[in-house]
Amino acid sequence: MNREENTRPGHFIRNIVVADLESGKHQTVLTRFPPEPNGHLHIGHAKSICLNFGLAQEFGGATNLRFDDTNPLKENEDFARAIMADVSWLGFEWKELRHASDYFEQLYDYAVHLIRQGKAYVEELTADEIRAYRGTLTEPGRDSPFRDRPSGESLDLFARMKAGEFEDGKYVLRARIDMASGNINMRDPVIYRIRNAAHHRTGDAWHIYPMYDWAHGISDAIEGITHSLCTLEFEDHRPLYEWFLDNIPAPCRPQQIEFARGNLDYTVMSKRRLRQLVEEGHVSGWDDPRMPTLAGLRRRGYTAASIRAFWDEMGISKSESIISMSVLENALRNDLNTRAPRTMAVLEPLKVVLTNFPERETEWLEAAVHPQDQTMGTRQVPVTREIWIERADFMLDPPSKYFRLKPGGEVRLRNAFIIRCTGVVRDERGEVSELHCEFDPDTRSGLPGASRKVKGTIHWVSARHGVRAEVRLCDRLFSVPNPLADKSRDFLEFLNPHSLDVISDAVVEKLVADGQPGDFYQFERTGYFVHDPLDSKPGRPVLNRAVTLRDSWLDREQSSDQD
RNA sequence: UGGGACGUCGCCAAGUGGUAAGGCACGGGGUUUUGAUCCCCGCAUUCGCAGGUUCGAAUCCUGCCGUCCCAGCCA
Repeated sequence: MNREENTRPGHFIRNIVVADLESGKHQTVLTRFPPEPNGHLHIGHAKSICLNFGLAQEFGGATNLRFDDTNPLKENEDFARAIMADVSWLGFEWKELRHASDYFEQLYDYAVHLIRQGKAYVEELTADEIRAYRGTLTEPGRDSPFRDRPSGESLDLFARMKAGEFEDGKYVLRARIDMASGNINMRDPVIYRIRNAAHHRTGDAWHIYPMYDWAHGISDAIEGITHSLCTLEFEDHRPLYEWFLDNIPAPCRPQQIEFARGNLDYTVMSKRRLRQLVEEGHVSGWDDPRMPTLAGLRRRGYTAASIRAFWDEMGISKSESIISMSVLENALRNDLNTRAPRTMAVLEPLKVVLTNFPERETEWLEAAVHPQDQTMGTRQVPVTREIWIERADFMLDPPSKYFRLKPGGEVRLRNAFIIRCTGVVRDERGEVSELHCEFDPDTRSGLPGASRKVKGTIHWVSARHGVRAEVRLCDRLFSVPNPLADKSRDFLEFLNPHSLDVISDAVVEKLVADGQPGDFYQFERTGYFVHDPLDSKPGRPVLNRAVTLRDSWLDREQSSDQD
């Protein structure tokens, strides 16, 4: 049952877009998602993706995917490919695939224009000297001795920088703005630097590369972006963004609008930290299920729809937020609950012999694929004399509130019948190794006797038919004890070590009839709970856990379009 | 008196002068062959604080307080 969808209030960016459309400032909406291909996308990026693509979609507009590839030292094609795959997986289609590097020529020409206007100059102070001249947060900067270099001279030097005549760091091109500005970004920012390095797309064609501030706004203008959405830390750059567009013959005037990033509690979300986890081998890769990357979340069983719904529900604002993980988990449960085909599974098996069930016989029972959605049909579930149940669904000496199986007690086998425990077999060490139970044939699903109530209902699997599959159980994302530890220098020491132990291969018994490789499963569990080490409230059902099938199956899942 | 932003329930978040939406979390009750789902009910006399304007303020004014961002030839 979905609640009314159209009661969702707007956010300030949507309001701006609506106003621009109504006033006639724009006839359409064109946004862009501009990642730097220097790592994989994570759940935080998904917020930006959902905003940019979602907003354009809502108003019949479009979104470009643009790689901000202005720093050849950090970027590569593999990352670009991974990013494209992630955006597609999330369920969005870009109108055009662009690269800042597509505009290197135009960017260069605009820089020449700036120099001609006397609004840019070639600097030959060293990086350290530039820093010293820049002043501090509270003291104004001082003019560089090269600030008044004649434009002809700068033009010549700039051309030679481009031609590759100089080593890295020798010169830099600076915009000539205001060394006394309270906004440090306006103190003659560097817009080109020399980098004698091969670029993953332009090869060795260039020896100079534009800085972000120069490339970004102009790229927006070239593409005709109407609304350039970015995160809060770029607020200080907006005056610069506007200054650049004011001082070149820009084809149009995109508007930069900032919104707050979305953080998740206990979650490491900086690209730099995530790269460190990968490079130092703390995880198996960017798609390790403990990673908050889209690839990692996908492997944990998160659906694209749930991630979209999550950000949709969170909204857009300018206040820095740290969102409870429970909201993300709820979005997943919500999505899975409505459409996941149900199956039964046992992680830690305990054998049960149904002593009054015929040897060798197999009885096929009909079970609904989904308890609420009849249109999903039914499946056939085999029962035999020997079955597996979850070890935790039996207790020798349970507390009073225990609903499941105990000596002499009754419990319902889901989709089957009620059984009573008549005997407990122990091994040499005294541990329970097998249970003897009698089933009540009158309580089979569908028969009148089925209405008899017992407190618990548990999962089970026919020992003869069950499919043994490797499963990776991952308790939670790599986590840190407090939201800010992400920023700590020693954040590795704070990583929750428990998550390292939990990811282990376990055995799952799964019904053949249920096995649809590539499907998402809600592993139904009755009364089986896993304690979450960081969750103060034990007893939460396992539904929101990552239970993914072995890698080969998972791969098929990744290429499916069911999102 | 460096500049820029933000502060509405435990976590998000609407609200833009007319008397505090919604989601998550939490608590209580009902249905239930998943202790799930689903369904009811409850959950901010109050909007960082203090003054002021007004018939009326979370919304306007003034002053405080708190938090975040900026001194890359990163993005």
